Amino acid sequence: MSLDPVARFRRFSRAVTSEVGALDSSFLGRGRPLGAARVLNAIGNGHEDVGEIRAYLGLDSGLMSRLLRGLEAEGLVRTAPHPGDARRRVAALTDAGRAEFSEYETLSDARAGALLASHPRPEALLAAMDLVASALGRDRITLGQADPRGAAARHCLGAYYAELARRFEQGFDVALSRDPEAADMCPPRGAFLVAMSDGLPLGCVGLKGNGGTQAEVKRLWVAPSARGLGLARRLMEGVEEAARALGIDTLRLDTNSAALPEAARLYRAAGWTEIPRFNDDPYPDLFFERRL
Amino acid sequence: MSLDPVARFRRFSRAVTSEVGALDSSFLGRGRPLGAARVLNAIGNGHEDVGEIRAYLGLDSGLMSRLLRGLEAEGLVRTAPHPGDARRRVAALTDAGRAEFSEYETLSDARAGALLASHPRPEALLAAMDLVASALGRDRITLGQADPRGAAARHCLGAYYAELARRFEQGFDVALSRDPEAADMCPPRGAFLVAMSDGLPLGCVGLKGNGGTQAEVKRLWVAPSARGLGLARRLMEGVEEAARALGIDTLRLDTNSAALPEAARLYRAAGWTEIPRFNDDPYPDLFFERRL
DNA sequence: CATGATGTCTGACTTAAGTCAGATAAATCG
DNA sequence: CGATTTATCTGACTTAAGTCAGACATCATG
Repeated sequence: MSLDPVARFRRFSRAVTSEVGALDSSFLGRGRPLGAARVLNAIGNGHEDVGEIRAYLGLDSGLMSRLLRGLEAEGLVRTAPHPGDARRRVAALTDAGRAEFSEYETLSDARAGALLASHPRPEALLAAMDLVASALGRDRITLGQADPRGAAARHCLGAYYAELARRFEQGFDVALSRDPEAADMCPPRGAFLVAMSDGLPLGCVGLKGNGGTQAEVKRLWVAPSARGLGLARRLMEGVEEAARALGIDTLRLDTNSAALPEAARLYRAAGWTEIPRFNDDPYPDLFFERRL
Repeated sequence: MSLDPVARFRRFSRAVTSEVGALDSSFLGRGRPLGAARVLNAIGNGHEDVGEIRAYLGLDSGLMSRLLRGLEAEGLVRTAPHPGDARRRVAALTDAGRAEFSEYETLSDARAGALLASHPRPEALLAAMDLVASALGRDRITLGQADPRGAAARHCLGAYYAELARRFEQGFDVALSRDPEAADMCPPRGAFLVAMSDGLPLGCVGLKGNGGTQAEVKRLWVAPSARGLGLARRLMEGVEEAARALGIDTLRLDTNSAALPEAARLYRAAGWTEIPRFNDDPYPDLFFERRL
């Protein structure tokens, strides 16, 4: 009944190859070779360090240098030595460069917008794209500390609360749970980690400290499109490392066995030991501890 | 809460671009430029006519000619004049060419297999890929007559029956419905149309004739991943055209208002008029007619 | 059968992309 | 400090890809 998975994969490949090709040729419409356009877009997207851009685009250093020179000759880019390390260089867009960059943005936005607008279920299409992108880019997911009040963190936390509200039969009210103060999840007391993939937040975890050697792990969440890729485990390893760096030697956490069964399994598999209840929150019924 | 759709689209773009790039470079590992590899693969995938390959790959005639010559020099391809039109040429793989082609197949199968095997929900990933591929390739979906007993038709009909079984509360048994004989859905009595996208069947419709000027439309089905793209309408237009070509002037069909509400909407919108019951099948409760 | 259209081929180009071997300057480390 | 490593730059290449004009044979049509 179901068709050969590899045939389906191939069809997908062909479809996106020609889409990517179409986008590339629309980029060529601006009269600049693709290589140069890619560098310009990388800079516009916030990559500054020349070496970083090279790694991101996979370019040879000679080629990179020439492309940059061409963009400088066009007056779109300015380069300068890196403030802290004069071997390196950083690139920035000039006003003309920013204008040109936004033309490229307009081109790809128009493509994206047209495709999404013409689809009967844009949200389903986007969800499918997220899933595919996470599967393809799983080893390009990076973990980093972030401000728990920043945009990426707020997105994760919002999705986390929404999911809890769905999973708990009686709903979920942040106010009822002891919502950790943001300051307790920032250095030097604690930390907040966000997993990012190409600018999109895919997961988070918070470490709520009190200045002492004990801290609590809170708000572990992974985006539905990225589940099963081992991201929760990476986040937990990351938060343990952050705790060690802060001089913390004991971690605790709480969870709910019925609403979040996969979480309890993860903690047990990662070597956490169950302990008696240590708070009076209404939601959790399972409590864990781990010594570092 | 939900992130900028365009940012999500871009992330998808970047992920597949680098995946496509990785596949391309793995193809380069066989010591042949990509262009030549693409031509070899096109021939291996059943494209024979040189002009057709050129259109499929979007190549200039000069370039195409040179690439073919290179493959001939390698002993992988043999070309010959087209039997019916000596201006055209057809290309075929030699034994060595077939061996080389299957090496390429192995490479891309391995990539696809590794990705699917490493994913926690391969079926969900494939479904997402199907959805994206259909959305991207909507104007590359082609309609064509097919044998209702062939592989593509059987796949569609199997999915169709399975879906009916899910939608009808009491299930669905093909034997209870008047399953049209395959011969009635083949020329000269009738027709069977299949919508294909890059080798994958995405929808079908049957025209069951009896040798007279009246015929019945049966088995209209569209793959879930391709719904909303106007494919059902195209199939209905195609079946009407096929009917006209067979000298048929009146079409009838039956459907079920509760289990298949979108079908009834489609027929009404396409100008069909409701008529009294004309058979005693247990499943349908709505009957339509249309004069051509 | 003459005419124009079609499909392929050839040769002469251009451009983009990428490679490689140094040169240079700054940072790092013992 | 001197030796080594790192990051970028330059010049001299190669290769792939694509363009263009014209040649040639064949087909379709009046």
